[in-house]
Amino acid sequence: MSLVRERPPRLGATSSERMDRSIQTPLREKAGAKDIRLVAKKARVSCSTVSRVTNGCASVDTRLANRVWQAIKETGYVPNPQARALVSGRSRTLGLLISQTTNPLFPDLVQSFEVMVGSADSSHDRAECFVKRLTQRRVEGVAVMTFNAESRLLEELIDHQIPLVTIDFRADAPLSAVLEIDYLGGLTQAVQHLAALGHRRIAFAGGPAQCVTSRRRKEAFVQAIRSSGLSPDESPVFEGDLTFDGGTQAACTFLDSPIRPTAIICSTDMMAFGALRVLARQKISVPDKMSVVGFDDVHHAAFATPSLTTIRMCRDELAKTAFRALQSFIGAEPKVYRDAIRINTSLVVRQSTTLSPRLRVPASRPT
Amino acid sequence: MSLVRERPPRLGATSSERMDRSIQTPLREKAGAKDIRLVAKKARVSCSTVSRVTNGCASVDTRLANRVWQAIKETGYVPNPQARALVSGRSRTLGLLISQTTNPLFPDLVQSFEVMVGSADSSHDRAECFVKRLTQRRVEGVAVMTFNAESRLLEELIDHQIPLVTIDFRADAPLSAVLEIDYLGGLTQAVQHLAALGHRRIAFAGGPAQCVTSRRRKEAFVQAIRSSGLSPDESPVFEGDLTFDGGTQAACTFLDSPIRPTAIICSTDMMAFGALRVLARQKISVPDKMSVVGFDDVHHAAFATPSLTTIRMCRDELAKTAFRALQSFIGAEPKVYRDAIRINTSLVVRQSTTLSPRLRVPASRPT
DNA sequence: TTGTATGCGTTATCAC
DNA sequence: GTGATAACGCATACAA
Repeated sequence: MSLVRERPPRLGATSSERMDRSIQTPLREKAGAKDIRLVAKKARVSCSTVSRVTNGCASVDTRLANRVWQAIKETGYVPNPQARALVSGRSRTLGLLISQTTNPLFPDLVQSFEVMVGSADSSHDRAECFVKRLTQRRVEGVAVMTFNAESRLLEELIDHQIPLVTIDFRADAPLSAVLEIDYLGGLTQAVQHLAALGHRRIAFAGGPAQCVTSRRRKEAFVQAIRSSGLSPDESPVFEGDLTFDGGTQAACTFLDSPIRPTAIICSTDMMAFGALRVLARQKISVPDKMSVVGFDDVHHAAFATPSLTTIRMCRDELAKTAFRALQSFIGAEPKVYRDAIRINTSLVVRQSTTLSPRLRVPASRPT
Repeated sequence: MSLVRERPPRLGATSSERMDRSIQTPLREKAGAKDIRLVAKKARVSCSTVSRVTNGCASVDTRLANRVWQAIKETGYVPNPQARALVSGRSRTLGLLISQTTNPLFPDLVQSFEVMVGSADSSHDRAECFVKRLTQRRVEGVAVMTFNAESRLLEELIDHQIPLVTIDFRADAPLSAVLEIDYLGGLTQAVQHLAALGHRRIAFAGGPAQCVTSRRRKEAFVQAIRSSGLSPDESPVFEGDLTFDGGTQAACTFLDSPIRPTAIICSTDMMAFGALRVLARQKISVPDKMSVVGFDDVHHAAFATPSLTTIRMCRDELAKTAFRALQSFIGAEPKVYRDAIRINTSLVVRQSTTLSPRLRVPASRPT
């Protein structure tokens, strides 16, 4: 006995008084326990079997399984996620990092998984703090749904081998995937739409060059102009920021230029709203005197006046795809997913675009 | 021995082979464990002490505590929330139920608590499902931040004695609080603002009467009109729904009426956007020919053209207050909080309101 | 004040 | 296929 008592944790239980205590206290018989044991007792099986049933283990006798389900129904038993997480090491929780302007409600995606939401672009400190909490909570994956993600911010997640899905930008991590948005598709549609309406001078209000997303959108614009047979020389590009103010600045610049464009494509809907403001101030009616195209199709685009023709990047698809990718990562062996996942974009035509004024000058141009 | 082996769960451990196993496997020495034991060992104290330190228990010797903090720093130890939750029965998670149109990002509020977000008004089934998950996850409180909550939906939460904070509507539950929004304050400001600008006929675009919030807003409007010395008879009230379409319908109705109002106050910003659309279509310039006031101050209100004068209900304050209330509930004994918590509203003047046209007819009214 | 031992509710591992 | 039991990581009643 002395040998035994030297160290080990549980064997000391053989001492008599402890034995007594553990016998005198049934303990298990707590009032509204509703735990796995209660179900097991009611179904006359072991806890293991109940666990197997709730986890859909195939190798359970059908009759037993039925008994278990019955007992579960009777008791109203619901597995305790905390205990499950503790013993299995699986939190069944995903992280979601978004930028404030994005609508983060992707309830469809949260089926068997919960989601922790955090905003990125308010304060960097807070974002960092959020990332810390994500790892603490042992999330099984994080969807980084922001367009200005910094890889530095994600280091912590990468260190913990947490699967990552990013947009436009590849995280240097095993178990990560990129959603590569096909900006060219939507922008080509937009340019061709405008060209078909007779626009020749189409301006582009872009974002800061150091932002991957801005860069991509701008490059896609230039390419779309080329492939549509328009001249890049007649397609001025403004470089500001992606906000409302960026839009007002861009619009002012274009209006001040010697030869005004007849249409403006903006890098974001917010910029487009800024442009609309400036145009209204200067009594330049949209779309009659100037066509405006946005980008993102945010919720309000349809409700602005005039409603905004814009390039939709289906956030629903984006989110669904991101979370699908995360799910596929879970339990997978570390391996970089080389192929990016493509997300389409497409033009949504509303009221902010119409025929170029040039084609609508009434009598000046005889048939 | 036979007596012992008859039933009891753990005493069987005295049988030799098990002893052997448990001795041969130290188990505790796992690689990157980083658990409380590692810290305890490093600080040369017991797990209990570490636990006490991390939980800020006062009765710990300062020297020991320092050793523990030191060890925590060295090991990078972070308590496992799952285990903590399991043993303490506290999930440290709050629920947040919102309607889709609301911006749900309240990152400030989530300090030591996590938040599960769910949307209510898309599909009732989904909301119900979300509520179920909330109870499963054993959230310690739910902020029901939607204006169309049904008490039926909350039954499950109430049954589980989960603290609740609601808006405008009192849940029939112990441990619940109501945020009562002072609609009258903001609406009085709005009416007086318009009255001061010379408006006499002020219309109100309201929502469905069966919705508590719509009702309150309408009643507050009527009262504000009275207390401002205007005549309710000259203040037509339209009853539609709180959406964009509701706003267009209201505007059409008002424009068709024999004596048009010169200003419209809408029950929501979305309605106001709908009204703006109709007014633009009919070439009635806002604010010159018609002033428009919204309600809520949603994000886009400042970015619409013209920017929307609206009654702000500070969502930040709303959320902070709600979560503060929840925190105060936690651990409190069941007790109905009778006094509602007041939330102020206030007018934000922007570009969609100006002098009544009546006062601006140039020469018709000599000084 | 500090340490010991037990339990939280579940899954995983092994015998059977 | 099924059951007994250890382990998950922590907090806490109780003993010291």
